[in-house]
Amino acid sequence: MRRSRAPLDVLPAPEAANEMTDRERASSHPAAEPPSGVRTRSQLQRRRRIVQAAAALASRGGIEAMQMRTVAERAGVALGTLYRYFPSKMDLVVAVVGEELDLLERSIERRPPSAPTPAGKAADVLMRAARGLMREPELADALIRSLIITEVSTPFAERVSTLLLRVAAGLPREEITEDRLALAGALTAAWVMELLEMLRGRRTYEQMTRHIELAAERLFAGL
Amino acid sequence: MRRSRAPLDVLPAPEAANEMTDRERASSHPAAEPPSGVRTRSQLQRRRRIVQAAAALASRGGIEAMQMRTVAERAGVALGTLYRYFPSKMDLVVAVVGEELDLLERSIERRPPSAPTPAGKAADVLMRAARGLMREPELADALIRSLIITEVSTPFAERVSTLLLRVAAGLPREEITEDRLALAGALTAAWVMELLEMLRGRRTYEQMTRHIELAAERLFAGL
DNA sequence: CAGCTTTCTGGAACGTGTTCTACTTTGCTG
DNA sequence: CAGCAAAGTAGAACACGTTCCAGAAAGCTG
Repeated sequence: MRRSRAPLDVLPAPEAANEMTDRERASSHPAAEPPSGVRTRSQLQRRRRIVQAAAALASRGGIEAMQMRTVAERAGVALGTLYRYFPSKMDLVVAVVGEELDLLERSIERRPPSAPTPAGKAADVLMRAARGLMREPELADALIRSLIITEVSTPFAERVSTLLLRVAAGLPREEITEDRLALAGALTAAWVMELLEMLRGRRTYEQMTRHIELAAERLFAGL
Repeated sequence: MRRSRAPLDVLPAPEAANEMTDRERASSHPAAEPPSGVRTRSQLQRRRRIVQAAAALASRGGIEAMQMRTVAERAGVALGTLYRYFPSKMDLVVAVVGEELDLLERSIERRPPSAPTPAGKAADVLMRAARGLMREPELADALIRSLIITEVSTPFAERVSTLLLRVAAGLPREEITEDRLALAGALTAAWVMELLEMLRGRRTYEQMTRHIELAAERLFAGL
């Protein structure tokens, strides 16, 4: 019986750069809930230290190495505090993934895909992300599986799909229709599965590339 | 450190249709494949009781209700025995899913999809499966997530993909190429994700149907 | 049937995620 | 500054998957 409550924030939102700012009187509400923005600088730092420690641990030994006690210790906080920031291990994983995604988005911005067609661009983006993830296979595996499993709200797939539509198909946000999102979602889903297969050693990089290109060609044709 | 060893069988093989009816003396077929095949009648029954108990428990309360101790108790075996049959909870889940898949395959055989195009047929099959799974949402959710996560060998996606190619595209096994499998795999992946979204209440049945049809049309065009 | 091996059993024990408790520290706010 | 609630701390405790163990039961095999 562990529901995912978020006393501080926890959301994987790309609002990482959220410097502590204002704050309202504590009284205001009897324990409102999730939102409640970050409070002090030290809390921001604590949060950062935690996520950092978690990522570091996970990048060796995967998720099993990322034990809550160890993370707490390494981040220099008490176990209870860790749980105040991240009500479950999954929430922590989600936060780590969020940062990875930020990284990817920035990387894409810096160097947009060069392929001529939308399909080509999409495959390009996805395979670049795959390469990035494969640099830390343990972490990647753990993260992806965790994400799929979690009940914690994770706009992961949607974030990737939207990214694809924007950067590969060159669609401005307004032109992202449900149908298009569905197609991009299918491609994202295929990508995730292929990635998992590769991580499990059941796909070579070449196979995965081919499969993604094949699917992208069909799903992104005419976009 | 828990490796998945299978002392008896454990494979999600489609050999489920074993009615407890007649059971030839253990000898009959030397039960080839996995390590030591199933042995005696009582072992078969034990295995069946376990899977049954597991499925029953999981269909209420999902996977969390399917606790190893409870399963063991309910199946009338000792915990140690349960672990002899299924070296990990995941193996048990895989077995349960295997049975569900058998059910689906039989259902498809009984009443093949009627749509005219391969794409239509594929969507038909997938949505039928979805409806079936949605009858036990807790179970479905738990099973799917577990399957994706598991390291236990799970030809789940491949099984579904192959089924699609055979029944929707009418391809005999020999004509199932890697490229075709990749396309079917993409559709399967999209289906799985949509299913998860629906189970989480983030999709309506209608949305999912549309998305799957959309993806199927493109991925199965010209098959 | 005796002797051996394999399987089962009940139950203890271990590891790790999660929760709880009692206490201290921090950061206000009147 | 005194008071107070929120946030943090150390550490025990709990839950459940998993492992181990010693002994009983079941199956062979000679």
